[in-house]
Amino acid sequence: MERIAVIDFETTGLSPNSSCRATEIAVVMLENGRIVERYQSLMNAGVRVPAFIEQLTGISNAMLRTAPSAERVMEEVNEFVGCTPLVAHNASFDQKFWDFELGRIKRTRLQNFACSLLLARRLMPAAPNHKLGTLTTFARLPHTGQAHRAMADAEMAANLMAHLADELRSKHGVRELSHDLLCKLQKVPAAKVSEHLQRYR
DNA sequence: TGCCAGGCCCTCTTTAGGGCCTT
Repeated sequence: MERIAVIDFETTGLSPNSSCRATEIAVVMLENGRIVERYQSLMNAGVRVPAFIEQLTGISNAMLRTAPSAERVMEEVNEFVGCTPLVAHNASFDQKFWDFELGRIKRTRLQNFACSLLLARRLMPAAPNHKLGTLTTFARLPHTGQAHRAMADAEMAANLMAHLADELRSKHGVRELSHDLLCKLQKVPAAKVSEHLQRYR
């Protein structure tokens, strides 16, 4: 599969607006199942981190006071990602924040997002649930650090993505794996996944 | 004042409701 960028945001809430913004971003570049490059930064968007979120992520208001501005970080990470296809766990969440934070620096996303949550629901139906941590344990993938920090979660999602790619090759006989295939597969009804994948054998 | 995410996915469904998943 071509190089893909696996992304994870920490934020102050669930949906971006004037008081709900990103606090940290991490991106890892995955090539042939291996992480080959990393970008990670806290980002100061000038909003207050609620106590609940400080507790959840460990990212405090004090930490963000000395962090680079959200604008500067987004310029850097947008340069780092370029037009590399994107992946995230529950991508609809990260896509909202990626598009919102990019929009604030007058940039537009050029590539699609694939979603490891939607793919795992189709390819790992026996998992107890499809939370990132549960899937990591279920598939016996390495622990990557403190959950709910951007780099640990991005690495977990990248390891999961590599595992899903292995499953597609070994269990479904897919020969040519591409980001485009993943984007199509994540929309196929679960019951029709095997039938859909026959065209890629 | 009152609002307070939203797309996916299952089912006791489709003229709907509610759990899952992300912070």
